[in-house]
Amino acid sequence: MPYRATERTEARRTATRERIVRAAHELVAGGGFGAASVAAVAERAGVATGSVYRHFSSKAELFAEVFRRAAQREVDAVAAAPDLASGVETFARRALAGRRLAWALLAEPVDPVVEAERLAFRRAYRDAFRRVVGDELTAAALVGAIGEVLVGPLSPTRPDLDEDALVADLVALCQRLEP
Amino acid sequence: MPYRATERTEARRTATRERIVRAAHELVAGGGFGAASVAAVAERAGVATGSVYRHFSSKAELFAEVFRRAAQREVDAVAAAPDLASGVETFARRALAGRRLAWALLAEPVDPVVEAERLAFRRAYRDAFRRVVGDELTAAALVGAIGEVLVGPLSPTRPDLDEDALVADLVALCQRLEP
DNA sequence: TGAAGAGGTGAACCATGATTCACTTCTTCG
DNA sequence: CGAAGAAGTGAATCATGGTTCACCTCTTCA
Repeated sequence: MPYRATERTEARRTATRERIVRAAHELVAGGGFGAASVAAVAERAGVATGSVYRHFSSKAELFAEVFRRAAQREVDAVAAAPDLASGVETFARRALAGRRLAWALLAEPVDPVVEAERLAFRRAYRDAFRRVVGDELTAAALVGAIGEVLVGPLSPTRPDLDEDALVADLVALCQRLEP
Repeated sequence: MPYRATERTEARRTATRERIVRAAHELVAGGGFGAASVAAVAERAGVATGSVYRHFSSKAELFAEVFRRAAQREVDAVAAAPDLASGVETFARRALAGRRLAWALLAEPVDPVVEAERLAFRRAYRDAFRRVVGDELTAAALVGAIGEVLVGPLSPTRPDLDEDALVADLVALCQRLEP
């Protein structure tokens, strides 16, 4: 048997895969999913377009993974918050710090396969909030309310936006939702 | 001058245009924007694909108009409500009655040109709610909260859904948001 | 070294669906 | 009627961008 995968080979393979995922993530964070064609991802990762398909069976699968990872990071941050106020604040601050990414995760039109990830993502947020506020419907409303408030100021980037004031208002508003 | 547009001709032209818009609306209401190709619209309207382009310079423009009209109807209904509770109830009942259309208006991935109409649509809702609750941010949060709560139960159609209970809960929840 | 298996390449391919356009049909009115 | 101007037709065209694949290079190990 003249060939068998070795640790080093395996590591290299993983590294390339990782480079592709990271390149895709960066493109999404910079310009949303729309700016991330397979060709662009490959170029940024320093591989040929065809190579992307050595690691992912389709574009949708690649971006589903990108979405999943980015979303997980956000949800983890929110889930670690001890109470509603800090959860809302975490959500908002992170979204405002990476607006394009937030928009991509919350609202950008995407392929159905990726949309499925988004559903899971929102559900995860809901669950995180439900642990704090108890009620399912309230948790869903929180996710919607925060998203809408943030995506509004998000899309047409306003440099004159007072983030601290916005966050404070948003927290106050969300606290009113608590049953 | 051997030819000049006459009233009857004009009316016929308008009628055809109207048939096209209506056909497009029906397709959207039945299966979202995704189900509405130009060919499908033309067939349903009883004209050739090319004829669609005698009335609209592009698919996006046609669907922008379809969106605008449908959205206007929804916003008008909500804006006519005398107080927050009835506004929320109107919003919810109408969405639940035409789920596919509500999904298309609220959440379906669409072309950027149509997305612009959606922004205007949400702004219109915000304005309608602001007239009742006063605060801008609260109004935005209401739109987001209602949308999220409705699009959740919306997408995987649950036949066992108790609409009255859902609407009652949603109204109660939204009233907590009032400053 | 060399056979075998795996990763890498990128130009060609293909699917989808909007858009065009040469042509036909209808309307108007001198 | 018949010339002129519109509206209507639908098959052909085009644009986009994901996907494939024949070929190449690299790695492993007898």
